[in-house]
Amino acid sequence: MNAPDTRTAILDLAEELVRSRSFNAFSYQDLADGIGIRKASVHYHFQTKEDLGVALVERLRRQAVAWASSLMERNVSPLEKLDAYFEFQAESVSSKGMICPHGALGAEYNALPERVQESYIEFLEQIQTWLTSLLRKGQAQGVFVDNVPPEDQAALIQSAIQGALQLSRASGKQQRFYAVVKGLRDHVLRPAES
Amino acid sequence: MNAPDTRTAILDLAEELVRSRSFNAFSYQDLADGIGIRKASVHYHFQTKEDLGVALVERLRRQAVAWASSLMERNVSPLEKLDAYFEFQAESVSSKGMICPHGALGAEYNALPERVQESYIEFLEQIQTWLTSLLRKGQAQGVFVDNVPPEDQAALIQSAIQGALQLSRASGKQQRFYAVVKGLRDHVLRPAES
DNA sequence: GTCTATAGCGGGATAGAC
DNA sequence: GTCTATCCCGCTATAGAC
Repeated sequence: MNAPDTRTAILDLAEELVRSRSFNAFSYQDLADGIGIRKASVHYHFQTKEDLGVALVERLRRQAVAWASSLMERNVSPLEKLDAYFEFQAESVSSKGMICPHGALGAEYNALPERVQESYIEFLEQIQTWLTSLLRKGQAQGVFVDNVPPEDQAALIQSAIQGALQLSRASGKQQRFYAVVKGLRDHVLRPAES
Repeated sequence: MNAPDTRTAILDLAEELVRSRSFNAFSYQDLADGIGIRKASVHYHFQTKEDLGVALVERLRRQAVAWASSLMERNVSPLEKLDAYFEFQAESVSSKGMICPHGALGAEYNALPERVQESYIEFLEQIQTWLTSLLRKGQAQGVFVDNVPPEDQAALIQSAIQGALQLSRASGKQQRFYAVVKGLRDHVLRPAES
């Protein structure tokens, strides 16, 4: 896991710092110290912080696509896929006070360099699109409630997950995150007919 | 509305900047420029940025309590009170790219000065407590679904509102916020018996 | 690809005059 | 209560040796 090459090590640490402290609250010095090199060497790999931000968000986007694609290939129900998404996000809860990347960047959106903003929007839309298609499938198969547009369900899920990670980190109450997941599950799950 | 005194003007502008750019992405220079005074004068009112942060969050907390109290005194249904809360948050959506204060501060929680973190937690808990008691009343009156602890409903609502403001700002799609509110409403509202 | 050294700026903060 | 002036620090970024 640890640093096949310096460039990757920088991106890994940058991701950790963004998710724990935010983009504007870490420095090249932090990266250099954490990796054991000098500031100037970090600039060799990413000339400006904007470049670094773009590279990071692009990587996040590609990883998300890859994760989602491999999940979609598995022959499991939409509900199991949704649960896999929840579990993926839940990993943040227990790790070093990190929140999800889109939550971290979303809150300081106006203070991000321009090109980072642009990459970020694409990243967001990709998650949104994937979630929507998953929910649509679930509706079509009759396991999810279908009196609501899947886009709207997706927006609720993404918003709540993002907010819940932030809330449970600050409050120190991890169960709040799980309570939210449970609520979201109930919300999309078609109630058993009686 | 505009500046009864300098101290208030500073707090007003600081709140706007926190909600649009985040706490660590504005400076005393920004405050001074926006108000038309000098940096040193800002330091006269709030010696350190930590002091300013604490004062701001304390004010937000008091305002939230006052707002909630006056709402609770009105003789309207729990649903109307919940809707009033949604409408209050919705004001952010249309104003200058601002998100709610707890969302802005929550995402950079680990990068906040210590005493600001502490004030922030109290602020959060107060909102949470108020929302919970409102939801409990709604359950007791039979207008909200009651197969879920009101604490959990409150966590979902607060998380989703906070996340939805961030999401709709970055995506530029205000309707995503309203879609989330609609979803939350459906989620707590007891379905009409058939 | 990593280093030392440094430029240049903006940040938070203080001293002391008015 | 606001000002000018200044300090010191950490930040992003670059030049140039190894």
